[in-house]
Amino acid sequence: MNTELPKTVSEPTLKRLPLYHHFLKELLQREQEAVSCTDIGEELNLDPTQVRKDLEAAGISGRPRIGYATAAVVDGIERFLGWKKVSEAFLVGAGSMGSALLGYRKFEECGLKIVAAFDRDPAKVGRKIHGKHVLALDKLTDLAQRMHVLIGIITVPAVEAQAVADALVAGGVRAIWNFAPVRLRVPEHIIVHNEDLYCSLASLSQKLGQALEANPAEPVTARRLRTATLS
Amino acid sequence: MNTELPKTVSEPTLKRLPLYHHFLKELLQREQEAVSCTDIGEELNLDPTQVRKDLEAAGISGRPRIGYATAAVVDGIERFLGWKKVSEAFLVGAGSMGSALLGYRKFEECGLKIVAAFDRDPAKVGRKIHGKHVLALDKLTDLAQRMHVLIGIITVPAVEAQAVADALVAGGVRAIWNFAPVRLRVPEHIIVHNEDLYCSLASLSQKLGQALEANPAEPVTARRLRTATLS
DNA sequence: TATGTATCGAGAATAATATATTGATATATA
DNA sequence: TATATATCAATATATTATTCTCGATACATA
Ligand SMILES: NC(=O)c1ccc[n+]([C@@H]2O[C@H](COP(=O)([O-])OP(=O)(O)OC[C@H]3O[C@@H](n4cnc5c(N)ncnc54)[C@H](O)[C@@H]3O)[C@@H](O)[C@H]2O)c1
Ligand SMILES: NC(=O)c1ccc[n+]([C@@H]2O[C@H](COP(=O)([O-])OP(=O)(O)OC[C@H]3O[C@@H](n4cnc5c(N)ncnc54)[C@H](O)[C@@H]3O)[C@@H](O)[C@H]2O)c1
Repeated sequence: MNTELPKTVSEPTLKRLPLYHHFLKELLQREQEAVSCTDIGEELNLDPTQVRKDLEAAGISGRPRIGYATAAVVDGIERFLGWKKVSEAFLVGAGSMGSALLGYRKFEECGLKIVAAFDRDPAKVGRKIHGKHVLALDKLTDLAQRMHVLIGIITVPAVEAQAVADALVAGGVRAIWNFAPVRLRVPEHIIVHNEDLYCSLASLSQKLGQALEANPAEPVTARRLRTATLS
Repeated sequence: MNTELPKTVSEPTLKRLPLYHHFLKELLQREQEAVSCTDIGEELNLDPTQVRKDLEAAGISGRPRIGYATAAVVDGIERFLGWKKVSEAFLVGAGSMGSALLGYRKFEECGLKIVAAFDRDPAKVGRKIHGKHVLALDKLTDLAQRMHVLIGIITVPAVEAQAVADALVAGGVRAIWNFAPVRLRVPEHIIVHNEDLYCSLASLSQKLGQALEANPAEPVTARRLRTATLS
């Protein structure tokens, strides 16, 4: 197994790795100990070579004629993606989106533990949502510093997002997961991921529009199945 | 203005267009009637040529030395992305994620109108969430057919997602926006977009891990600002 | 033991995407 | 009117991502 990991891995690869992980966990439960790129590719509708390249990028190698050891791949992906060591996160904005995220278990499997929420609304402060305390906004920066929290999740209205980002950065947060439809301005070294749900919707509706134009009333009779492609 | 639109537009382009749209709407409010690719590129931290190419792909053209007419670009993007004609959608799974989406106004600006929600839980059926009726699951297929609803949004637990997708397809839905962490199997002609929040998280944590390894205690003093890059 | 085959691994070829270059054009200004 | 300049448009190049090719390897089977 190659322990020399390449410095940078492409974004598409990074987004496919969790997919492999998810599928392989299933296989593990079925006690399938080995798996080939072909298997994975067929399940996820991807080129086998692509799968192999992605695994290689994550520093995982297999054996000819055998394939990969399922458990080793699962382990390797988790290690590569940093899911082994749990990172603590603060969530700011305990509204409807924020509450949904607070209750989502899968994040913990991926090494993300939301330890507290913050909100400006006094009615929410002091309450618990999905077992997590909602704290007053003015404690954010100080607590982040003292607890060495490295990840901030922003689920406040768009106009508030920049101020929240500033507070998070002041608290020493190193990565921000932003759900507000705004481009944040942050120092160079801060990692920001924008989760623009409406941008994602954009491509859906554009494609739907085109499909409808090409074929306004597709019959429901076409029944050939395939696995849906990547987002 | 070029009315001959190219058949296919790249996914990255499709995801950048809403960003331009968002920025240009702001400019419109400030009554800035013209804008250059350079301006847009600076705001969003993108190459001006890239911006021009994207606008060209959407069938929008400008004038040398002047730039683009702000209103025309906004209009062009909306038309190209199919935001002008509103599409009706059903949401299935009125849990925490589903409720958040039901209450999100921005989707309507993008031509997506969620007209009803469906849930299996009798305690939820009959109630209203964010002004939208929650209906019984067994009405889904039939209603979708009769109302000619073309978009389905899936926010049920992973194990239920495939069954829901089948029901939506049977109801004549043409596009599915899937929030469950599963690859759906659907007929060829159905458009599926997977919104894998945890895959997105994966790349965030991987990058954070790398950044920490490279520089475990980055000083908070580095203050050079930049606009955050794309998701 | 010899042969066949499924698979990985490495590298080449292709395709997609992003960036750079150059020329054309419309406006401002001398 | 002539010149300078900012900008779009079209083309060319560079970069990145995906797919293909082929040789090496390990197991299965005759
Ligand atoms: N609801 C969705 O489906 C959805 C989808 C995509 C993106 N978003 C984005 O997520 C963000 C939140 O959306 P939502 O629907 O949860 O809104 P919401 O109104 O339900 O919640 C916002 C919460 O943030 C709190 N808040 C406001 N200003 C704050 C501040 N300065 N500091 C701390 N807390 C503050 C409010 O008290 C409220 O609890 C918005 O930017 C929205 O655009 C929402
Ligand atoms: N909560 C999050 O932050 C989050 C984030 C990303 C993805 N997701 C995914 O979204 C989905 C929903 O998550 P959630 O947190 O809202 O869960 P939830 O349990 O809050 O909601 C699920 C809802 O679906 C309903 N339901 C279950 N089976 C159904 C069926 N067959 N037909 C119709 N309704 C059915 C339930 O009654 C419930 O109301 C899950 O697949 C989850 O993985 C959630």
